[in-house]
Amino acid sequence: MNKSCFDELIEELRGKGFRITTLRKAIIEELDVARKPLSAAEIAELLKRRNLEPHKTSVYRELGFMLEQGIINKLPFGEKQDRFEIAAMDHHHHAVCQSCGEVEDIDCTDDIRRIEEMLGAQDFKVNYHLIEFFGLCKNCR
Amino acid sequence: MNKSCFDELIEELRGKGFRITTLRKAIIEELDVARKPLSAAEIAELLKRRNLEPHKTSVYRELGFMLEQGIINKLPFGEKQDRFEIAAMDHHHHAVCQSCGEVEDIDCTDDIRRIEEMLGAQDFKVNYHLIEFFGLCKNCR
DNA sequence: TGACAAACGCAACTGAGTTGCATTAATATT
DNA sequence: AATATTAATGCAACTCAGTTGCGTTTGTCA
Repeated sequence: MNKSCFDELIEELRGKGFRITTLRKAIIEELDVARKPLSAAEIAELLKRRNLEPHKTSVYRELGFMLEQGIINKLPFGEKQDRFEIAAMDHHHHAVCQSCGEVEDIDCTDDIRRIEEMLGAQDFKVNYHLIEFFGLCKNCR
Repeated sequence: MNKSCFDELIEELRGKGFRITTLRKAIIEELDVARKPLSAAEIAELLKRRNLEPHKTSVYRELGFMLEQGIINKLPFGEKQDRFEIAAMDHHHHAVCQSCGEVEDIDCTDDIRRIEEMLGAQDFKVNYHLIEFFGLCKNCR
């Protein structure tokens, strides 16, 4: 399993001169602990349990800031709400159930490496990729 | 290249007892001709050029109907708007240059089949996938 | 401790997509 | 061809995730 990236991320932000606020720390920590993509609403709910009740604007602005800084990714899962995950997290891909919304991690590192090698051979330098599978999980099919 | 699926889709719907309306025909035709995923707004715009001006509700309801019937897929590209493509279309994947915007088709069918077989073995039924690579093409790197 | 700007809260807004209901029109029946 | 049936449509009003402008608070550093 992956180890925490909380401390490094905080130091990275502090090093760049950004403030380490209660909200900022709490959101990074929730994403770090959850180890799966969270929606803004889910993050707000988790923060509530720590007696933090930030305005939704602040949550969205913080997520926007973290996206700019490249420390999280926005994942389009086809739900109404966007989901976010820490970018430094081992990059894995997902199988998303269109019925119940359950997200399973999948391991296709070798297959992706093969595709990226092929692109490399064609002189295309891959910076990142977007790879998600959608369908029905074993409980919903 | 792919050939048109317009006639089969119309016959499929007629056979199931659904009405073949002007709007229904026009939307299928636009998706068929476009050969790429279109948003509801783009579809509405294309319809306008044929002097059809359906209410947006009708466009969304028609797309919802086609999704139910399984003749189109909804693709979440992480934009605000959803995109739709004809399900029977065999779709390509792309390597998108972040500098010049050039889009190359890529062939990774075998690799994707391998991943989908693995998911199938885990009782996950894949309906569709989202696979795009972003980076720098040979001219821009 | 005080100054300063980053971060925050609030209210009002935006825009994609949805719902309820009355009307229209595609098909089946006569 | 005229009529009946009901799927499909249009409209108004709504929902809800996410955004914007602006005045206030608070983390950081001198």
